[in-house]
Amino acid sequence: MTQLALIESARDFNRFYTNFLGLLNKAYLDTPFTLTDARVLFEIGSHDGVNAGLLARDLHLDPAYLSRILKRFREEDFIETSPDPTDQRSQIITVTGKGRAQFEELGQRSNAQIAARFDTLADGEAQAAVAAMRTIRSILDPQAKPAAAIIRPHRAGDIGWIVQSQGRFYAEEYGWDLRFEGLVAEVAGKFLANFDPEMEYCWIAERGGINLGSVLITNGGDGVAKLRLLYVDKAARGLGLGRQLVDECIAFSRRKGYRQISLWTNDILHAARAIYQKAGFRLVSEERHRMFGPEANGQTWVLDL
Amino acid sequence: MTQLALIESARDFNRFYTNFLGLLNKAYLDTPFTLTDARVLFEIGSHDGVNAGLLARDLHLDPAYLSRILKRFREEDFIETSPDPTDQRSQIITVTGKGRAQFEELGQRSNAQIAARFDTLADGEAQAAVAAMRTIRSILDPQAKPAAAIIRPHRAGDIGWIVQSQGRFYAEEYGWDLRFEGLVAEVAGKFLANFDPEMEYCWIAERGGINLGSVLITNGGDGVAKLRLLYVDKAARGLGLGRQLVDECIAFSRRKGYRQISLWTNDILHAARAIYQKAGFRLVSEERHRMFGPEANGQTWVLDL
DNA sequence: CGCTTTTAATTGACTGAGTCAACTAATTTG
DNA sequence: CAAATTAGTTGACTCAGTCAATTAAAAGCG
Repeated sequence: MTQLALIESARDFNRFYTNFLGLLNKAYLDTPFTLTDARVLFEIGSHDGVNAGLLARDLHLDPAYLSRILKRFREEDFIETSPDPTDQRSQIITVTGKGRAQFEELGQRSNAQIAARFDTLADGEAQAAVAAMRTIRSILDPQAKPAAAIIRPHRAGDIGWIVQSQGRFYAEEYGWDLRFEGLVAEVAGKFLANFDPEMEYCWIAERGGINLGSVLITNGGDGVAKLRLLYVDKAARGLGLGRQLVDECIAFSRRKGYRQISLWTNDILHAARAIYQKAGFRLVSEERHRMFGPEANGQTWVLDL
Repeated sequence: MTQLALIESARDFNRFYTNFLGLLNKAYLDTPFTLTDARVLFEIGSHDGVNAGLLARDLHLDPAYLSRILKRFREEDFIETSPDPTDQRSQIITVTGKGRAQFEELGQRSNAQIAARFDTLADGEAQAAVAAMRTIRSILDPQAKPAAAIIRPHRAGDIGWIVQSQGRFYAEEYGWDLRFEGLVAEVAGKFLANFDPEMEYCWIAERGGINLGSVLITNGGDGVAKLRLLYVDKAARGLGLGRQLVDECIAFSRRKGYRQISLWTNDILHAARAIYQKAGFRLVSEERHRMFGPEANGQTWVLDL
């Protein structure tokens, strides 16, 4: 559950933007089009050759309603429809010259409306607003998420991110208290303070500048590599990132001549456990503890390299 | 005239967000309210005592239409109206208990809707989206009263946030290496691990669910409180948050019977230095160091309570 | 293959959200 | 103090949007 203050902020913005869009959409007032008409015409104009079903789904319109709009457009000679040769039920929609003219006219109007608003802004403000819009879109639009997750070494801020995300996650999910976050911070802090680039490493999984996961290898001495702080954000589960991170650890440890990897985890973390098992780790010891409030089952796993 | 590409991007976002809001507003589907009803009820609920004219202007509604909505609300016993004593034409609108219950119910629904969407996002993504929303709003909404920043005690994730934001900031701004972030993590980790709620405290400055600043007081022994990790995010400088955080520290330390506050900082941090000076701290020692890469001037300041 | 089920698009039959103009009553203007 | 303006209400209407039923093609299935 996301924190309430964030949600309230988002709602607040939505109210504001509902209003704002309402104003912008007055642009259609002195045209023969409603907002919905305009949306449909725009969608057809920019994706020539769509069919009605797709249109209805994309714009979340009632098929019956859409059908009537299209009928009107056909009568007005804005569009033409022809049955899809591969599916005779489906109609392929194309814009006529007249329709395209209308489409462009609407675009002009819409642009003018926004330009008028933007022209009242200081230099750079419009840029900043549009950049922010892109940010929102890339996050909220499921179709606009082509950015692939990458795995890279840590840099400034990443260790803090690890502390923050783990601290928050275990508190929310398992009710662990802040001592856990404290432990993570100490472990992570020591890692940085005594960082030995020859024998230690930190991997961060990231997508579009947003961190999604992490893991690190520290030198436990005696030829033992310690795998620590494996974490994958809830938004990125099921992409195989956890597995990839662990694989990086194993490959690195082999390369560096460690003879064993050891790790400490808790039995409630089923997904992590599955990854370790699959990678060949074996459970060597287990003990109940209440280090962070609720009772938990600490486990030590090792992998001989 | 703003450049076309910017405008097109904004339009693109508007189309996307029109769609997005359309989906969110399905939340009202199984209530007796339309979106407009909900907007009106919300506006009344959060600005008790408005009049119809103001409402119509703020929400850009037809006065006739609004009048009918209000009539219905009056009949349903959600609101009461009484003539404004200073202008007998005008009606002052107040919510009844029943109305307030509805208002809160709608709020819940709306929150749940957004929470559901946010729960599919990475932690940082939701934050980034809301931050971007705030950016847009502050630019496009002329009367955007930026949500007030609050100062609150720390909770899960906050200590990690401190590490992250300081680590990133000092690296970007002053080129300090990761040992600095390591030090912060260790300090912060120890604070949590050995937290003494009687004599220690952490303050977080937050606005709309987004952290903006922090400071903590740890027990240095011998009646000395240590002020550590004062930080205010770039986005919130100049609001007096730094001063407020330090004031909290001083008041807390007095209350708890400390005889002195001591802190360690670096001379390049001019804004912080000004705050300390103004609060009555005095510089007691200074030494050059290269703890984090570039040469820097460490300073110790104390305040006798 | 034939039978049922699903899917694309359309049509019939409504309804109620939102608009526009006219009106009352209080207030402001000149 | 008459004329103009403003706050709010009511009458009359329309058309955007909904829901259920229908047709026809395609897909699923034993």
